[in-house]
Amino acid sequence: MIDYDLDLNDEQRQVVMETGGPLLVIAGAGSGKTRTLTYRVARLLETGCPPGGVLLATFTNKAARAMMGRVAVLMSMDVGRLWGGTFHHLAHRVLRAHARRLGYENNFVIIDADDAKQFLNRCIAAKVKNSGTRFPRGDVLRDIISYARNTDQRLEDVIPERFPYLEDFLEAMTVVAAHYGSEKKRLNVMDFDDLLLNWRRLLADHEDIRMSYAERFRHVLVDEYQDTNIVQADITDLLASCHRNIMVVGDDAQSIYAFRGANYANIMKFPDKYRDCKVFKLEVNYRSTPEILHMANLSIMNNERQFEKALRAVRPRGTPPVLVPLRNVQMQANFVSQRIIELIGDGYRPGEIAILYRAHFHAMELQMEMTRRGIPFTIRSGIRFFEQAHIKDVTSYLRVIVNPNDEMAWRRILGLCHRVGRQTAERIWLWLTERRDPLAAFLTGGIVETVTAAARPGLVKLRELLQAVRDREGDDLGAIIETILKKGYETYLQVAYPDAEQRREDLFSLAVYAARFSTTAEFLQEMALLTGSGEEEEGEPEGGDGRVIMSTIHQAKGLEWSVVFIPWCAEGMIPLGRALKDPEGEEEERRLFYVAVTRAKDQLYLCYPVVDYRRGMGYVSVRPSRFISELTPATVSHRRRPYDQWLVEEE
DNA sequence: CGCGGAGACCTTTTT
DNA sequence: GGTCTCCGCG
Repeated sequence: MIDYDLDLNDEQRQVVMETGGPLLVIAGAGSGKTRTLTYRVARLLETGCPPGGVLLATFTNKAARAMMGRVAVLMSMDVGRLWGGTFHHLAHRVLRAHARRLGYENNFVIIDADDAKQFLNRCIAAKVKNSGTRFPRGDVLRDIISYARNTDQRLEDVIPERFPYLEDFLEAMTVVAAHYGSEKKRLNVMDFDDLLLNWRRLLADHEDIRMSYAERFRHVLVDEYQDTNIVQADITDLLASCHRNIMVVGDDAQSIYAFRGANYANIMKFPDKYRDCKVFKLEVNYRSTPEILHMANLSIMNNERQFEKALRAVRPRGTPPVLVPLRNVQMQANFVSQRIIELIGDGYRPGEIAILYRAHFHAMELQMEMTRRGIPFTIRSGIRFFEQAHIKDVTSYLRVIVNPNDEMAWRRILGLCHRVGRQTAERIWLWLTERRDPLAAFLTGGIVETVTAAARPGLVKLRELLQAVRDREGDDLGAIIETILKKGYETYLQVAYPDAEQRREDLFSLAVYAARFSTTAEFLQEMALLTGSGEEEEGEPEGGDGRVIMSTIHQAKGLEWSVVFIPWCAEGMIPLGRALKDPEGEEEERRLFYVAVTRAKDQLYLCYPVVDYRRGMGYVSVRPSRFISELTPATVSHRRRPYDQWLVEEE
């Protein structure tokens, strides 16, 4: 039996002990939100709810896994039948079983953001004659279409309101978007948005399916509810429509995903939608020192729209946050690196320290300086493990074997052949689409012999590679990946990349990772949904000192560190100038600042350079962020002597 | 038709 | 730093 009295405070225990009905839990930063949710799931199981009757939707897979792992430990049981994961994973699981009801084949292909971008670029080329330089490219268009769909709007509604500078292109964009939609359908492809929209459509339009899920899930729990969009809220409502045991947990002050359609109103209006819902607040903060928490509270008070809530600290007094103006960007990088070396000297492990920034490019100088000084760090920026070119290349070989109609994969591997470019790839692809079995046709159909002499050797090698992979079908996935390397991809790596060795090692890691899947199809499906760096999936080894984490604020959600540095606390950066164009932008940026600040347990450093060099403008002076200047002076201790001067003296 | 080099331009946040 | 385009060479 679990001793709830011992392990939970009064507020948390109330939430855990509630038997059912709609529940809204407003949980502040560091208030033991995960702990409460975990205990509640354990409690539900303890009081007779079968594991298969619980659905737990969280924001990241990592969070879901962590939570289910904890439940397993608490209950000493296998929670394999408990449904937990991101909305996208859960959607995929449901759609795999019912895709035919929506007119898709069950083996539909999921395309990620990068594939979607290229797909859209081709749609633009097909539908717009002279797109011109101002016509949005595939990646921009993808974001806009995605935003519209995630907010249940049409482009005609979204463009004038949010992207008025694109109004000239509205008509053409609508045509492209429609073409994109029909092409996806034709090729049996879904993007990330389709997963959610189709899941909702499945539940809304097919009563038998809706009832089978709604009856099964006696309890529906949603974490990070402030970041859900309309589609996700509808899905949870539909899933809970039978038992009405829906519990949502979130912190309105930490809503930072409006840009991709997250709907602030979901959490604010939850009590209106469920009139009988009980509202709980978790207001004790166990994470931060009173000084850090006080600053966070003062900052977020500047936002108009929020639930009344005041976080109380329980930790003893510590040191106030420090504001550090530096002479320039380089000095900022020097300061952060220098201070980290000192902290490590004081006994902090690198893994207890994080650098959090607004945008990836804010970390450039820092990254170089940290490397130069030999500080171990992990950067969770930019291209992630599973999105790197070499990883996608290798999976593309597997994709055409599993699904010979996978256009994205064919184009990719054709383009990898020496002396094969756009034109040749296009010609071969057109030829392939006319065959009943494109793979067999490619292997035996003689298309290779029709291309120019220069391109032929490359394509012959590709044919041999695919033949070899197909012959090994059913073998251990790791072995198959090695075959791909040996049959020519290794050579390509050597020629194409200076860091070929590193990439080769990545692929061996991928082979190890792949070995846990029983079928290639299963592996590929997981690859399509995964983001994040591969290494982290396994977690840091406990004994190690770890590495300093460099991360965007968005990716730091839900995490905590002893010491947090926030570089670029300057106007134009936090808040980001671009984001302020949106009327809601300032409040969202302030929430972002709030999230960053509340990640810190013991020490917080807010840095900004006084001067910056901008292209075309030369040296400009930089003002500290409004999120700092709007605080009362007593909150943040100003160093009397700026650190950059002090560093100069040291040298 | 492919490819490499040069140069311009732009950089928000992500499941 | 990354991505895209343009251009001249093979």
